[in-house]
Amino acid sequence: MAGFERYYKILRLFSEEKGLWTVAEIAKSLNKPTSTIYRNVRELVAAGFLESTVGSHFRLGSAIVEFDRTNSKTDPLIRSGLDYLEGCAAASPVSCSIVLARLYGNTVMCVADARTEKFNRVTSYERGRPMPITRGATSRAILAQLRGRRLNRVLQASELKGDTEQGQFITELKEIRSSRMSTTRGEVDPGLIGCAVPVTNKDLGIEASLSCIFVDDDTVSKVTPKVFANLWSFAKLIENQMQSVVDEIAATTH
Amino acid sequence: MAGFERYYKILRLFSEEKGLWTVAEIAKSLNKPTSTIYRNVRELVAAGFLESTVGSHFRLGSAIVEFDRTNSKTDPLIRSGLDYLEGCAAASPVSCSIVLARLYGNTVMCVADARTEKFNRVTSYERGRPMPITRGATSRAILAQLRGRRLNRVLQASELKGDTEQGQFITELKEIRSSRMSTTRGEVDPGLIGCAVPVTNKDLGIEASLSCIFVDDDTVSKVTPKVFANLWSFAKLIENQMQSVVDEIAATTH
DNA sequence: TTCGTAATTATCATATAGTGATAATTTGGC
DNA sequence: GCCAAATTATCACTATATGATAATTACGAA
Repeated sequence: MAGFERYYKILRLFSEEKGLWTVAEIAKSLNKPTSTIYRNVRELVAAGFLESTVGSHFRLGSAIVEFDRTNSKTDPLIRSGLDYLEGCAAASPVSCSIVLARLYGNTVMCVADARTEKFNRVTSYERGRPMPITRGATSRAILAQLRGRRLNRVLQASELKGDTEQGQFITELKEIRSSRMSTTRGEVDPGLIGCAVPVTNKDLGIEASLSCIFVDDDTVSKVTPKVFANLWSFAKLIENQMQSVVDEIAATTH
Repeated sequence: MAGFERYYKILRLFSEEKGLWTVAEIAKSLNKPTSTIYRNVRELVAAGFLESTVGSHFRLGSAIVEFDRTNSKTDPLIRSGLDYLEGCAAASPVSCSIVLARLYGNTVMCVADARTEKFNRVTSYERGRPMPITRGATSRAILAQLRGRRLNRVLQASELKGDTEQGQFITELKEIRSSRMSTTRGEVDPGLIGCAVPVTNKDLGIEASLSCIFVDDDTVSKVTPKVFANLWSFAKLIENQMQSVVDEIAATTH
């Protein structure tokens, strides 16, 4: 184990399911002596990435909250989301959750969201939660923007095994690409519909999507066109704002 | 430079003011050769803590968002905040921002917040933003819980120089400690009042405060008692929920 | 409070892995 | 398809992480 990886592997152990670890547990899990782990944990505590707590346990530290703020203030996609998502939810023709998600490694992750006041369903696309890339409108609207070896790499890492299955999926993606819209019913959360449109900025290397998630009832066929109209208009706003960031950078560099 | 520190120093360069860095800039800032920084940056990119973007710049990466979610799901204080802060704002007798803040090194940092719908003032206590520890009701309600060398260490690092100044401040803190309430007017943000009450859990080593920040007008003297009543009742709820976490841990350990 | 166990830190010889100057390669803008 | 800048690879040299062990500290139970 070397470099940043050794710290990263420790941090990665802390999860929603198991948020508390003792040094002994970490050492056992990583096959390392406790003396080494003590040293590494101490460094992470000093930096605020870990904190010690009751019963000689450790948990994630508040430095993460601080970095999350800096990231939210400086990431063009998140900034756009914070500026527009409330408005997008307010303008939505249906009570819903609005999700701004992006490609994150071989997963898709929501980085900003908003919901109408009345919408109280639990949804899988929570901010910061990596989701499988082949399921749901949110993910497909992102995947549809990828091509060539980039797409292949992601698909290889996915749950889609076999060329036939992947071939059929790629055909679906092409349709999404040309229509700029993706819809799935109950594929991620039962009883919920997802509608998503792509959000891109080539210069920034951002492949993202803007989604509207709402309850699947008999008004769906009537409301869906309005949902997409709303998503398209806000996707455009978000893309424009991201482009203005690119222009700023270009101005600073010269 | 050694251990986690070398990565930490790189990450720390990324701020709200300067969120984009080239390898050359980092190398210059840290007095290191570019070849070394390239290697370190590559590791951070591989882990998702940094991302490359336009113009050979780098910015903070989305792994931070993922860790922030895990932290929010597992930190007892933040969890309590997410569960109760909306309700606290809704029950507030005045349009306001509700802030749950904690001690973070030698600073105070908001880790969760909520605001009433109409309250649209910009406030300094944003989630994830470290604030100086000697100013504002939010900070003082936390400081008032500290004693002995713990308090001294924090005060030494503060802007309060000189024993007289510190002595006077400590007297103030004692009053806050006994009354369990702290109020400041315009000390952090002009035209705004802050009311704060302590939130503690000894077992978890958490020193925090719950604050209500609202506009300073001529209704203040009438509304303040109700503000504190509201804060105290929710502080109690939050403390109870944190204690239940301690009990859970104790149950698991035995 | 004292005791005793577990948790944490310190020590140090050894081996490993980071360093940095340089060269090779890739990338991206005219 | 060219050139300059960005990025990666190479490698001898050290600095530093490692891990077994010992020393210290913290903490819960009598």
